[in-house]
Amino acid sequence: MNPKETILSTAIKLFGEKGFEGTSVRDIAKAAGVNLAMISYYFGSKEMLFEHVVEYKSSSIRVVFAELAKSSIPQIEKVERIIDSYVERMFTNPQFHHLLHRELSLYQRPQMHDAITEILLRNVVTITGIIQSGIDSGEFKEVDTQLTIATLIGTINHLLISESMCRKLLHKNKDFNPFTSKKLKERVSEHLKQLMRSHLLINNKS
Amino acid sequence: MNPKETILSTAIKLFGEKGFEGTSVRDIAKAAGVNLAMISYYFGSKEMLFEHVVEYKSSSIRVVFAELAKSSIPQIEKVERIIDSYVERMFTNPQFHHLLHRELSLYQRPQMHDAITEILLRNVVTITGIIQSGIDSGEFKEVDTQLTIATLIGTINHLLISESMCRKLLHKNKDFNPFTSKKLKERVSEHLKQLMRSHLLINNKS
DNA sequence: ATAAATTAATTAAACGTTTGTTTAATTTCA
DNA sequence: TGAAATTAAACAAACGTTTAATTAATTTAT
Repeated sequence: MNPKETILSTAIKLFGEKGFEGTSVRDIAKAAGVNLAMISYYFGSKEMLFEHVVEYKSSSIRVVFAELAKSSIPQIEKVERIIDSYVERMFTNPQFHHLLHRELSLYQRPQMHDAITEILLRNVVTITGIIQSGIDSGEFKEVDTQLTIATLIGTINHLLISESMCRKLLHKNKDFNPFTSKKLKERVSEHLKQLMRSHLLINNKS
Repeated sequence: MNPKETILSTAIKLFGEKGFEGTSVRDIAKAAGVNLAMISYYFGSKEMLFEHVVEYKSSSIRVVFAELAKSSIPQIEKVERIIDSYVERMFTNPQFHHLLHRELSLYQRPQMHDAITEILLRNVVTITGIIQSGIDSGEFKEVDTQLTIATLIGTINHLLISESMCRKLLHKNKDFNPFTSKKLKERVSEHLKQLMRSHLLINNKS
Protein backbone atom coordinates (compact mmCIF):
# COMPACT_ATOMS: atom_id res chain seq x y z
CA MET A 1 0.00 0.00 0.00
CA ASN A 2 1.38 3.42 -0.93
CA PRO A 3 1.76 6.14 1.71
CA LYS A 4 -1.28 8.08 0.55
CA GLU A 5 -3.54 5.07 1.01
CA THR A 6 -1.89 4.22 4.32
CA ILE A 7 -2.58 7.71 5.61
CA LEU A 8 -6.18 7.53 4.41
CA SER A 9 -6.98 4.20 6.05
CA THR A 10 -5.19 5.18 9.26
CA ALA A 11 -7.13 8.44 9.34
CA ILE A 12 -10.45 6.61 8.95
CA LYS A 13 -9.57 4.46 11.91
CA LEU A 14 -8.34 7.24 14.19
CA PHE A 15 -10.99 9.83 13.31
CA GLY A 16 -13.57 7.13 13.94
CA GLU A 17 -12.09 6.17 17.29
CA LYS A 18 -11.04 9.52 18.69
CA GLY A 19 -12.95 12.13 16.68
CA PHE A 20 -11.59 14.93 14.52
CA GLU A 21 -10.43 17.26 17.28
CA GLY A 22 -9.27 14.29 19.36
CA THR A 23 -6.91 13.07 16.66
CA SER A 24 -3.71 14.98 15.90
CA VAL A 25 -1.89 14.82 12.58
CA ARG A 26 1.07 13.50 14.54
CA ASP A 27 -1.11 10.62 15.79
CA ILE A 28 -2.00 9.75 12.22
CA ALA A 29 1.56 10.07 10.91
CA LYS A 30 2.92 7.91 13.69
CA ALA A 31 0.25 5.21 13.33
CA ALA A 32 0.65 5.20 9.56
CA GLY A 33 4.44 5.08 9.83
CA VAL A 34 4.99 8.07 7.60
CA ASN A 35 6.60 11.45 8.09
CA LEU A 36 4.46 14.21 9.57
CA ALA A 37 4.87 16.45 6.54
CA MET A 38 3.49 13.82 4.18
CA ILE A 39 -0.03 14.62 5.33
CA SER A 40 0.19 18.24 4.26
CA TYR A 41 2.05 17.14 1.15
CA TYR A 42 -0.66 14.74 0.00
CA PHE A 43 -3.82 16.26 1.42
CA GLY A 44 -3.04 19.93 2.07
CA SER A 45 -4.39 20.09 5.59
CA LYS A 46 -5.95 18.06 8.37
CA GLU A 47 -9.41 19.29 7.43
CA MET A 48 -8.91 18.39 3.77
CA LEU A 49 -7.72 14.94 4.84
CA PHE A 50 -10.95 14.60 6.79
CA GLU A 51 -12.95 15.55 3.71
CA HIS A 52 -11.04 12.96 1.69
CA VAL A 53 -11.82 10.33 4.30
CA VAL A 54 -15.55 11.06 4.19
CA GLU A 55 -15.66 11.24 0.41
CA TYR A 56 -13.61 8.06 -0.02
CA LYS A 57 -15.52 5.98 2.49
CA SER A 58 -18.98 7.20 1.56
CA SER A 59 -18.49 6.36 -2.09
CA SER A 60 -17.20 2.89 -1.18
CA ILE A 61 -20.31 2.01 0.85
CA ARG A 62 -22.82 3.53 -1.53
CA VAL A 63 -25.90 1.43 -2.21
CA VAL A 64 -28.58 2.39 -4.70
CA PHE A 65 -32.14 1.19 -4.22
CA ALA A 66 -33.55 2.71 -7.40
CA GLU A 67 -33.88 -0.63 -9.18
CA LEU A 68 -35.37 -2.31 -6.14
CA ALA A 69 -38.00 0.41 -5.89
CA LYS A 70 -39.08 -0.17 -9.49
CA SER A 71 -39.39 -3.96 -9.25
CA SER A 72 -42.79 -5.57 -8.94
CA ILE A 73 -42.36 -7.52 -5.69
CA PRO A 74 -44.57 -6.61 -2.70
CA GLN A 75 -43.53 -3.38 -0.99
CA ILE A 76 -42.95 -5.18 2.32
CA GLU A 77 -40.29 -7.32 0.66
CA LYS A 78 -38.57 -4.20 -0.58
CA VAL A 79 -38.56 -2.83 2.95
CA GLU A 80 -37.08 -6.11 4.18
CA ARG A 81 -34.30 -6.02 1.62
CA ILE A 82 -33.49 -2.44 2.59
CA ILE A 83 -33.31 -3.52 6.23
CA ASP A 84 -30.84 -6.28 5.35
CA SER A 85 -28.76 -3.87 3.33
CA TYR A 86 -28.66 -1.19 6.04
CA VAL A 87 -27.84 -3.65 8.81
CA GLU A 88 -25.07 -5.21 6.76
CA ARG A 89 -23.57 -1.88 5.77
CA MET A 90 -23.72 -0.22 9.17
CA PHE A 91 -22.40 -3.23 11.07
CA THR A 92 -19.52 -3.54 8.61
CA ASN A 93 -18.44 0.08 9.07
CA PRO A 94 -19.25 1.00 12.67
CA GLN A 95 -16.31 3.38 13.02
CA PHE A 96 -17.27 5.31 9.92
CA HIS A 97 -20.79 5.67 11.21
CA HIS A 98 -19.43 6.93 14.52
CA LEU A 99 -17.54 9.53 12.56
CA LEU A 100 -20.57 10.58 10.54
CA HIS A 101 -22.93 10.90 13.47
CA ARG A 102 -20.42 12.66 15.67
CA GLU A 103 -19.73 15.19 12.98
CA LEU A 104 -23.46 15.68 12.47
CA SER A 105 -24.08 16.37 16.13
CA LEU A 106 -21.28 18.96 16.24
CA TYR A 107 -21.93 21.43 13.44
CA GLN A 108 -18.37 22.71 13.64
CA ARG A 109 -17.67 22.39 9.91
CA PRO A 110 -20.87 23.42 8.08
CA GLN A 111 -19.94 22.19 4.60
CA MET A 112 -18.88 18.83 6.01
CA HIS A 113 -22.18 18.78 7.87
CA ASP A 114 -24.12 19.24 4.64
CA ALA A 115 -22.08 16.58 2.86
CA ILE A 116 -22.81 14.06 5.62
CA THR A 117 -26.49 14.93 5.68
CA GLU A 118 -26.54 14.20 1.98
CA ILE A 119 -24.84 10.83 2.52
CA LEU A 120 -27.22 9.75 5.26
CA LEU A 121 -30.37 10.95 3.51
CA ARG A 122 -29.33 9.59 0.12
CA ASN A 123 -31.91 6.83 0.07
CA VAL A 124 -34.61 8.48 2.11
CA VAL A 125 -36.54 9.64 -0.95
CA THR A 126 -36.49 6.13 -2.38
CA ILE A 127 -37.59 4.51 0.86
CA THR A 128 -40.29 7.14 1.35
CA GLY A 129 -41.56 6.29 -2.13
CA ILE A 130 -41.69 2.58 -1.33
CA ILE A 131 -43.65 3.08 1.87
CA GLN A 132 -45.97 5.59 0.22
CA SER A 133 -46.65 3.15 -2.62
CA GLY A 134 -47.53 0.54 -0.05
CA ILE A 135 -49.97 2.93 1.59
CA ASP A 136 -51.52 3.99 -1.72
CA SER A 137 -52.02 0.41 -2.87
CA GLY A 138 -53.65 -0.57 0.42
CA GLU A 139 -50.84 -2.96 1.37
CA PHE A 140 -49.69 -0.70 4.24
CA LYS A 141 -51.43 1.20 7.01
CA GLU A 142 -51.30 4.99 6.95
CA VAL A 143 -48.20 5.35 9.08
CA ASP A 144 -45.90 8.31 9.63
CA THR A 145 -43.51 7.57 6.79
CA GLN A 146 -40.74 9.94 7.83
CA LEU A 147 -40.63 8.80 11.43
CA THR A 148 -40.75 5.18 10.30
CA ILE A 149 -37.48 5.78 8.49
CA ALA A 150 -36.08 7.40 11.63
CA THR A 151 -37.01 4.22 13.51
CA LEU A 152 -35.23 1.99 11.00
CA ILE A 153 -31.97 3.89 10.96
CA GLY A 154 -32.16 4.96 14.60
CA THR A 155 -32.52 1.42 15.92
CA ILE A 156 -29.41 0.18 14.15
CA ASN A 157 -27.51 3.30 15.01
CA HIS A 158 -28.28 3.08 18.68
CA LEU A 159 -26.76 -0.39 18.84
CA LEU A 160 -23.62 0.81 17.11
CA ILE A 161 -22.92 3.86 19.27
CA SER A 162 -20.78 1.97 21.73
CA GLU A 163 -19.51 -1.58 22.01
CA SER A 164 -19.72 -1.63 25.76
CA MET A 165 -23.20 -0.11 25.92
CA CYS A 166 -24.46 -2.60 23.38
CA ARG A 167 -22.98 -5.41 25.44
CA LYS A 168 -24.68 -4.14 28.58
CA LEU A 169 -28.01 -3.66 26.81
CA LEU A 170 -27.87 -7.25 25.57
CA HIS A 171 -26.46 -8.63 28.85
CA LYS A 172 -23.40 -10.00 27.14
CA ASN A 173 -19.93 -10.45 28.61
CA LYS A 174 -16.65 -8.98 27.41
CA ASP A 175 -15.95 -11.82 24.98
CA PHE A 176 -18.89 -10.66 22.90
CA ASN A 177 -18.02 -8.21 20.14
CA PRO A 178 -21.29 -6.67 18.92
CA PHE A 179 -19.79 -5.25 15.75
CA THR A 180 -18.50 -8.54 14.39
CA SER A 181 -21.23 -10.82 15.73
CA LYS A 182 -23.05 -12.47 12.88
CA LYS A 183 -25.80 -13.54 15.25
CA LEU A 184 -26.49 -9.99 16.37
CA LYS A 185 -26.67 -8.77 12.78
CA GLU A 186 -29.26 -11.41 12.00
CA ARG A 187 -31.08 -10.71 15.23
CA VAL A 188 -31.34 -6.99 14.43
CA SER A 189 -32.51 -7.74 10.90
CA GLU A 190 -35.14 -10.12 12.22
CA HIS A 191 -36.31 -7.66 14.87
CA LEU A 192 -36.66 -4.82 12.38
CA LYS A 193 -38.46 -6.97 9.83
CA GLN A 194 -40.91 -8.20 12.43
CA LEU A 195 -41.35 -4.65 13.71
CA MET A 196 -42.02 -3.31 10.22
CA ARG A 197 -44.43 -6.08 9.34
CA SER A 198 -46.49 -5.33 12.45
CA HIS A 199 -46.20 -1.61 11.88
CA LEU A 200 -46.89 -1.51 8.15
CA LEU A 201 -49.02 -4.46 7.06
CA ILE A 202 -52.78 -4.25 7.28
CA ASN A 203 -53.37 -7.99 7.51
CA ASN A 204 -50.52 -9.16 9.62
CA LYS A 205 -50.56 -12.60 11.17
CA SER A 206 -47.58 -13.02 13.45
CA MET B 1 -25.96 33.48 39.29
CA ASN B 2 -22.56 32.93 40.94
CA PRO B 3 -19.46 32.28 38.83
CA LYS B 4 -19.39 28.56 39.59
CA GLU B 5 -22.90 28.09 38.25
CA THR B 6 -22.19 30.34 35.29
CA ILE B 7 -19.18 28.24 34.35
CA LEU B 8 -21.21 25.05 34.72
CA SER B 9 -24.09 26.15 32.52
CA THR B 10 -21.76 27.64 29.93
CA ALA B 11 -19.76 24.42 29.87
CA ILE B 12 -22.91 22.34 29.29
CA LYS B 13 -23.75 24.55 26.32
CA LEU B 14 -20.29 24.57 24.76
CA PHE B 15 -19.42 20.90 25.37
CA GLY B 16 -22.79 20.04 23.86
CA GLU B 17 -22.22 22.22 20.80
CA LYS B 18 -18.55 21.70 20.11
CA GLY B 19 -17.58 18.55 21.98
CA PHE B 20 -15.02 18.10 24.74
CA GLU B 21 -11.87 18.34 22.62
CA GLY B 22 -13.46 21.05 20.48
CA THR B 23 -14.05 23.33 23.45
CA SER B 24 -11.13 25.11 25.11
CA VAL B 25 -11.19 26.33 28.69
CA ARG B 26 -10.61 29.80 27.25
CA ASP B 27 -13.81 29.44 25.20
CA ILE B 28 -15.72 28.62 28.35
CA ALA B 29 -14.14 31.38 30.43
CA LYS B 30 -14.81 33.97 27.73
CA ALA B 31 -18.43 32.88 27.16
CA ALA B 32 -19.07 32.76 30.89
CA GLY B 33 -17.42 36.14 31.40
CA VAL B 34 -15.06 34.90 34.08
CA ASN B 35 -11.31 34.76 34.39
CA LEU B 36 -9.56 31.74 32.89
CA ALA B 37 -8.08 30.68 36.20
CA MET B 38 -11.50 30.44 37.83
CA ILE B 39 -12.13 27.15 36.09
CA SER B 40 -9.13 25.47 37.65
CA TYR B 41 -9.94 27.23 40.91
CA TYR B 42 -13.46 25.85 41.14
CA PHE B 43 -13.23 22.55 39.28
CA GLY B 44 -9.56 21.58 39.28
CA SER B 45 -9.26 20.75 35.60
CA LYS B 46 -11.10 20.72 32.30
CA GLU B 47 -11.78 17.00 32.66
CA MET B 48 -13.14 17.40 36.18
CA LEU B 49 -15.38 20.23 34.94
CA PHE B 50 -16.68 17.82 32.33
CA GLU B 51 -17.41 15.23 34.98
CA HIS B 52 -19.25 17.86 37.02
CA VAL B 53 -21.33 18.77 33.97
CA VAL B 54 -22.35 15.16 33.36
CA GLU B 55 -23.06 14.50 37.02
CA TYR B 56 -25.02 17.74 37.48
CA LYS B 57 -27.13 17.39 34.35
CA SER B 58 -27.81 13.68 34.67
CA SER B 59 -29.13 14.04 38.18
CA SER B 60 -31.35 16.94 37.13
CA ILE B 61 -33.06 14.95 34.39
CA ARG B 62 -33.39 11.74 36.36
CA VAL B 63 -36.73 9.98 36.09
CA VAL B 64 -37.64 6.87 38.03
CA PHE B 65 -40.15 4.41 36.66
CA ALA B 66 -40.15 2.05 39.63
CA GLU B 67 -43.59 3.16 40.86
CA LEU B 68 -45.05 3.07 37.38
CA ALA B 69 -43.81 -0.49 36.92
CA LYS B 70 -45.59 -1.62 40.10
CA SER B 71 -48.96 -0.04 39.30
CA SER B 72 -51.81 -2.18 38.03
CA ILE B 73 -52.62 -0.47 34.74
CA PRO B 74 -52.15 -2.44 31.49
CA GLN B 75 -48.52 -2.86 30.49
CA ILE B 76 -49.11 -1.07 27.19
CA GLU B 77 -50.12 2.06 29.08
CA LYS B 78 -46.92 1.88 31.07
CA VAL B 79 -44.98 1.69 27.83
CA GLU B 80 -46.87 4.71 26.53
CA ARG B 81 -46.11 6.76 29.60
CA ILE B 82 -42.44 5.87 29.31
CA ILE B 83 -42.50 7.01 25.69
CA ASP B 84 -43.98 10.36 26.72
CA SER B 85 -41.40 10.75 29.43
CA TYR B 86 -38.45 9.90 27.18
CA VAL B 87 -39.61 12.15 24.36
CA GLU B 88 -40.18 15.03 26.74
CA ARG B 89 -36.84 14.61 28.45
CA MET B 90 -34.73 14.13 25.33
CA PHE B 91 -36.33 16.97 23.40
CA THR B 92 -35.84 19.30 26.36
CA ASN B 93 -32.12 18.56 26.61
CA PRO B 94 -30.90 17.88 23.08
CA GLN B 95 -27.45 19.33 23.66
CA PHE B 96 -26.87 17.18 26.70
CA HIS B 97 -27.86 14.11 24.75
CA HIS B 98 -25.43 15.10 22.00
CA LEU B 99 -22.77 15.25 24.64
CA LEU B 100 -23.64 11.85 26.08
CA HIS B 101 -23.79 10.03 22.78
CA ARG B 102 -20.68 11.66 21.41
CA GLU B 103 -18.75 10.68 24.50
CA LEU B 104 -20.09 7.15 24.25
CA SER B 105 -18.97 6.76 20.67
CA LEU B 106 -15.47 7.96 21.51
CA TYR B 107 -14.20 5.85 24.38
CA GLN B 108 -11.46 8.38 25.13
CA ARG B 109 -12.23 8.64 28.83
CA PRO B 110 -13.17 5.14 30.04
CA GLN B 111 -14.57 6.08 33.46
CA MET B 112 -16.72 8.81 31.88
CA HIS B 113 -17.83 6.18 29.37
CA ASP B 114 -18.98 3.88 32.14
CA ALA B 115 -20.78 6.70 33.95
CA ILE B 116 -22.69 7.62 30.80
CA THR B 117 -23.57 4.00 30.07
CA GLU B 118 -25.03 3.84 33.55
CA ILE B 119 -27.08 7.01 32.95
CA LEU B 120 -28.47 5.80 29.63
CA LEU B 121 -29.22 2.28 30.81
CA ARG B 122 -30.66 3.41 34.14
CA ASN B 123 -34.23 2.48 33.29
CA VAL B 124 -33.57 -0.41 30.95
CA VAL B 125 -34.08 -3.02 33.64
CA THR B 126 -37.42 -1.48 34.59
CA ILE B 127 -38.63 -1.26 31.00
CA THR B 128 -37.45 -4.79 30.30
CA GLY B 129 -39.50 -5.92 33.28
CA ILE B 130 -42.61 -4.17 32.00
CA ILE B 131 -42.36 -5.70 28.53
CA GLN B 132 -41.57 -9.13 29.96
CA SER B 133 -44.61 -8.90 32.25
CA GLY B 134 -46.71 -8.10 29.21
CA ILE B 135 -45.37 -11.15 27.42
CA ASP B 136 -45.86 -13.42 30.44
CA SER B 137 -49.45 -12.29 30.96
CA GLY B 138 -50.32 -12.81 27.30
CA GLU B 139 -50.92 -9.11 26.69
CA PHE B 140 -47.82 -8.83 24.47
CA LYS B 141 -46.34 -10.89 21.66
CA GLU B 142 -43.01 -12.60 22.23
CA VAL B 143 -40.86 -9.79 20.89
CA ASP B 144 -37.15 -9.16 21.22
CA THR B 145 -37.32 -7.09 24.40
CA GLN B 146 -33.81 -5.69 24.29
CA LEU B 147 -33.98 -4.60 20.68
CA THR B 148 -37.41 -3.11 21.28
CA ILE B 149 -35.82 -0.78 23.81
CA ALA B 150 -33.11 0.07 21.28
CA THR B 151 -35.88 1.01 18.87
CA LEU B 152 -37.55 3.31 21.39
CA ILE B 153 -34.45 5.23 22.36
CA GLY B 154 -32.83 5.01 18.93
CA THR B 155 -35.78 6.57 17.12
CA ILE B 156 -35.85 9.64 19.35
CA ASN B 157 -32.11 9.90 19.33
CA HIS B 158 -31.87 9.78 15.59
CA LEU B 159 -34.14 12.81 15.30
CA LEU B 160 -32.06 14.73 17.81
CA ILE B 161 -28.65 14.16 16.25
CA SER B 162 -28.80 17.24 14.09
CA GLU B 163 -31.27 20.10 13.63
CA SER B 164 -30.58 20.41 9.95
CA MET B 165 -30.80 16.69 9.23
CA CYS B 166 -34.07 16.45 11.11
CA ARG B 167 -35.41 19.35 9.09
CA LYS B 168 -34.39 17.68 5.84
CA LEU B 169 -35.85 14.34 6.88
CA LEU B 170 -39.15 16.02 7.65
CA HIS B 171 -39.01 18.33 4.62
CA LYS B 172 -39.23 21.44 6.75
CA ASN B 173 -37.73 24.86 6.00
CA LYS B 174 -35.25 26.83 8.04
CA ASP B 175 -37.90 28.47 10.19
CA PHE B 176 -38.67 25.11 11.73
CA ASN B 177 -36.74 24.33 14.89
CA PRO B 178 -37.13 20.59 15.57
CA PHE B 179 -35.92 20.81 19.15
CA THR B 180 -38.49 23.33 20.32
CA SER B 181 -41.40 22.24 18.15
CA LYS B 182 -44.27 21.07 20.30
CA LYS B 183 -45.92 19.50 17.28
CA LEU B 184 -42.89 17.33 16.51
CA LYS B 185 -42.69 16.13 20.10
CA GLU B 186 -46.32 15.05 19.97
CA ARG B 187 -45.83 13.54 16.54
CA VAL B 188 -42.87 11.45 17.74
CA SER B 189 -44.81 10.32 20.80
CA GLU B 190 -47.77 9.35 18.65
CA HIS B 191 -45.57 7.49 16.16
CA LEU B 192 -43.82 5.52 18.86
CA LYS B 193 -47.04 4.65 20.66
CA GLN B 194 -48.64 3.44 17.45
CA LEU B 195 -45.48 1.52 16.58
CA MET B 196 -45.37 -0.15 19.99
CA ARG B 197 -49.05 -1.04 19.98
CA SER B 198 -48.64 -2.78 16.61
CA HIS B 199 -45.41 -4.37 17.70
CA LEU B 200 -46.42 -5.51 21.17
CA LEU B 201 -50.16 -6.08 21.38
CA ILE B 202 -51.62 -9.43 20.38
CA ASN B 203 -55.10 -8.11 19.59
CA ASN B 204 -54.39 -4.78 17.99
CA LYS B 205 -57.05 -2.93 16.08
CA SER B 206 -55.59 0.13 14.40
C1' DA C 1 22.09 2.70 -23.26
C1' DT C 2 23.87 5.88 -20.18
C1' DA C 3 24.74 10.19 -18.09
C1' DA C 4 22.74 14.48 -17.00
C1' DA C 5 18.70 17.10 -15.82
C1' DT C 6 14.33 17.38 -13.82
C1' DT C 7 10.66 16.19 -11.12
C1' DA C 8 8.66 13.82 -7.21
C1' DA C 9 8.90 11.90 -2.65
C1' DT C 10 10.63 12.03 1.90
C1' DT C 11 12.94 13.88 5.82
C1' DA C 12 14.22 16.52 10.21
C1' DA C 13 13.76 20.78 12.04
C1' DA C 14 11.57 24.86 13.00
C1' DC C 15 7.54 28.09 12.77
C1' DG C 16 4.03 30.62 15.26
C1' DT C 17 -0.38 29.44 17.84
C1' DT C 18 -3.12 27.47 20.95
C1' DT C 19 -3.62 24.32 24.51
C1' DG C 20 -4.45 23.23 29.88
C1' DT C 21 -2.56 24.63 34.00
C1' DT C 22 -0.08 27.32 37.54
C1' DT C 23 1.89 31.23 39.67
C1' DA C 24 2.05 35.22 42.42
C1' DA C 25 -0.04 39.50 43.09
C1' DT C 26 -4.23 41.98 43.94
C1' DT C 27 -8.94 42.83 45.21
C1' DT C 28 -13.14 41.76 47.78
C1' DC C 29 -15.66 40.91 51.66
C1' DA C 30 -16.61 39.20 56.28
C1' DT D 1 -6.91 41.39 59.84
C1' DG D 2 -7.42 37.28 57.37
C1' DA D 3 -9.49 34.13 54.36
C1' DA D 4 -11.67 33.77 49.89
C1' DA D 5 -12.19 35.36 45.30
C1' DT D 6 -10.32 37.24 41.22
C1' DT D 7 -6.83 38.83 38.20
C1' DA D 8 -2.98 39.21 34.57
C1' DA D 9 0.92 36.96 33.34
C1' DA D 10 3.63 33.17 32.48
C1' DC D 11 4.53 28.08 31.93
C1' DA D 12 5.67 24.02 29.22
C1' DA D 13 3.60 20.99 26.06
C1' DA D 14 1.05 19.98 21.96
C1' DC D 15 -0.98 21.68 18.01
C1' DG D 16 -1.26 22.29 12.51
C1' DT D 17 1.66 23.85 9.13
C1' DT D 18 5.86 25.24 6.55
C1' DT D 19 10.56 25.25 5.41
C1' DA D 20 14.73 23.91 3.29
C1' DA D 21 17.59 20.04 2.49
C1' DT D 22 18.08 15.35 0.91
C1' DT D 23 16.97 11.11 -1.40
C1' DA D 24 14.48 8.50 -5.01
C1' DA D 25 12.42 8.16 -9.32
C1' DT D 26 11.56 9.63 -13.87
C1' DT D 27 12.48 12.09 -18.05
C1' DT D 28 15.45 14.04 -21.46
C1' DA D 29 19.45 14.34 -24.30
C1' DT D 30 23.35 12.41 -26.23
